[in-house]
Amino acid sequence: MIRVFIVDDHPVVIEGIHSLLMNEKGIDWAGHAMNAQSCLGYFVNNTADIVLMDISMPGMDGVELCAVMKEKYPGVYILGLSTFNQGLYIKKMMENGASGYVLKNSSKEELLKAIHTVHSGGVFFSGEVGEALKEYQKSEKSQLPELSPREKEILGLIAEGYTNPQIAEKIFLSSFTVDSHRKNLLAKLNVKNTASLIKLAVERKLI
Amino acid sequence: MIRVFIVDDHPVVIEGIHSLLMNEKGIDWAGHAMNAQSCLGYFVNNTADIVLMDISMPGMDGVELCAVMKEKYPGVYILGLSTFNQGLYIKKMMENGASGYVLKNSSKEELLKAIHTVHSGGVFFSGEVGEALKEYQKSEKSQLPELSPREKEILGLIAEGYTNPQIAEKIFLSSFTVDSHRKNLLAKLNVKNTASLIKLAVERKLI
DNA sequence: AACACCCTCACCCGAAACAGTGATTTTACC
DNA sequence: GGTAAAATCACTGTTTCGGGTGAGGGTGTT
Repeated sequence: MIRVFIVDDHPVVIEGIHSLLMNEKGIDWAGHAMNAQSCLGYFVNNTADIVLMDISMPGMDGVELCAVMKEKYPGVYILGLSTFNQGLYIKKMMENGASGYVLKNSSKEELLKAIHTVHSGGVFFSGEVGEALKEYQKSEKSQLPELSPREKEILGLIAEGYTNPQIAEKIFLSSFTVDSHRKNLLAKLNVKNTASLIKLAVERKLI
Repeated sequence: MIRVFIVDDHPVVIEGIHSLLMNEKGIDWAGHAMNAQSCLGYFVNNTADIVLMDISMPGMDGVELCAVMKEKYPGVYILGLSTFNQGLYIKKMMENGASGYVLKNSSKEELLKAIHTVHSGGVFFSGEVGEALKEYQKSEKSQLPELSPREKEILGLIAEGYTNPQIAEKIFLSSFTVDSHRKNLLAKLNVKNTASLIKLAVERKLI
């Protein structure tokens, strides 16, 4: 039996999912909470295998609650739950330890698939959510200006900790030239110094 | 019908998976390749919905092939395939656009689940692989020395592009002090300069 | 009391980064 | 063949970084 707990501030959603799952074999309805506090309260004396967690709630939101839950009860799998298709929040929840994400308008079949996948240690995204994630990552990248091959190469070397003279020696250039490329990188990516340059580059996977 | 193609340099594996899938309804056996080159050759004139891809192959390995395939045929979903449970490679394949990862000793059911999940745009990990990924990320973090609260704070400000004097003004310290913390960060994390410091910090999610 | 850390501040000095400006050559494309 | 972008090199400054070293106060632990 997989014990499922749900946290959502919308009674309609709780009822809807409850009625979807109540007669399902292998699924045990552990209970529900309507905010982060009562969810944490429940887990003091009880437990569950999977928590379906709304992303937007009054007070502490899903992203934070997810982090707290995973910190206290790492064995509990968390499935994000949302009406919207927000790549940014999905990403944040995944970084905070969620095991996947389903839309509230998912079919019964999809919901069950998500629960079983996550329960067996897997990761699940609703199809459309997967798309949203990709879209999000794409738009993130496409806002950046194109870097020339040489610039990318030098950016990589800077990130590895080489100085201008070292890079110059490594790829047979004048250190003046390397410095020019470096300045162009700062200008193109609109950052002030090496620190923010590398931060941007790693986050956007330019290197 | 989901057209499945497999790339693996072990004939036994190809045969094994073929016999598992050959009589499965909804699955169409597109063919196989035993190295990266012939896989790319196949896709010049043919296509498939899902490619099961071995990670370790002579010549170009799965990680590289995955990147090339996703570049040329972004619509083709790629499922990593391995006998081992190597978090590092799993991570790399995911970064290169794979949609999931299954172990070669997976049951027929798990394999089918993986194929269907991925085909509908989802992400799938074999249970044990999911664990390996978590283990890997955990061990990655635990190897790092602990940073003091002050050091973390200053690390964050450096990453945002502030200089020592700016940080000093911002948090009411002497710029000498900020510089001390900065030097301690370099020493503790064993990096040579700001560039590699920030790269490490972002990659390991210290900020 | 001794010890280990953290946080704070200070100075010297050489190396590196950053700003500004300008120039020539190579390459690719129309 | 013109033109745009990339790549190359050069010089002059100022600022920041990074290595080394040392010191004093606070806190918590053994």
